[in-house]
Amino acid sequence: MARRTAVRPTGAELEILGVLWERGPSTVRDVHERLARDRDLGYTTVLKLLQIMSEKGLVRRDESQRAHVYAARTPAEQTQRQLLGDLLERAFGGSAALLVQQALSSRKTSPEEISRIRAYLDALEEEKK
Amino acid sequence: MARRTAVRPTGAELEILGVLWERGPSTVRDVHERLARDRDLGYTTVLKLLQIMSEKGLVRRDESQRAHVYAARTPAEQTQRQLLGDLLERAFGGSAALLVQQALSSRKTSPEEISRIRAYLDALEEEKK
DNA sequence: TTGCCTATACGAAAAACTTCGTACTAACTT
DNA sequence: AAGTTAGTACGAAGTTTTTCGTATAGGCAA
Repeated sequence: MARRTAVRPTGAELEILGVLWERGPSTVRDVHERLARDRDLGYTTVLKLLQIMSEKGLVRRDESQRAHVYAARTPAEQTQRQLLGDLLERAFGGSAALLVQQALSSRKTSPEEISRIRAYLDALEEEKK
Repeated sequence: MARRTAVRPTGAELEILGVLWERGPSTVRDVHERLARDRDLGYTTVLKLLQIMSEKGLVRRDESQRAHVYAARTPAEQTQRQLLGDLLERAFGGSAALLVQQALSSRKTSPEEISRIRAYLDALEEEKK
């Protein structure tokens, strides 16, 4: 029986998922090295977190090698959508337009990004027809 | 001395802010009634949270009435931008276009919303000139 | 004035999240 | 074979967040 509500990664877990999405399947060492570049963090902390994430089903673990290899179980896009959906509900009262507007105003968006977004809107409307 | 990093509302706090943004200044009872519609939650839990938020500076408290009246201290837009900025960094590697795209694909977006977004893009580009 | 209703205050338990130390083990090295 | 290195397992402390029970007190109605 599948879980009713998807497992939401916590902050630290999301950080780790970020590394896995970026690097692909990685060992604890890989992940630790990457994160330790930015902040102070013990090796076993990362290990423990990955073990927990494995239990929760956030990552898949390949134990065939001595150093286990972990991989994100769900693609970045899916998790991103989920987190956004959460935020949309919790902070934007469900209005996607409002969210998008805030997202765009919060930082200088390059012309390239703007046209990419336009293209996407076109595609969306096309689809609707 | 102002705080270096803005106070980020936690999950439950955000939920309360949502109510305050929607309803405007409210009593504990008001907030509790609204939240209890969706989930099981004690009255004193909301009270305590509001007291904490008051200490943190997330809400302003008017004690002139017997039932204190709480109001969000920062407008929705500002907090929304902050949370989005966080999410952008933490889950989207900083790409606003990607975030927007995911936001739009996560749910059916009405034609009205789409045109509102287009209008906003236009305004953005106009501004750039 | 007595009692009830509706508030706030506050401590503290409970739950969730983060962090790390220590123990143990397999695999190399010498 | 013994020592060293690089890994996992796991308990548990530390922290933050969430939740609520109990104590009090003001205001109002009988």
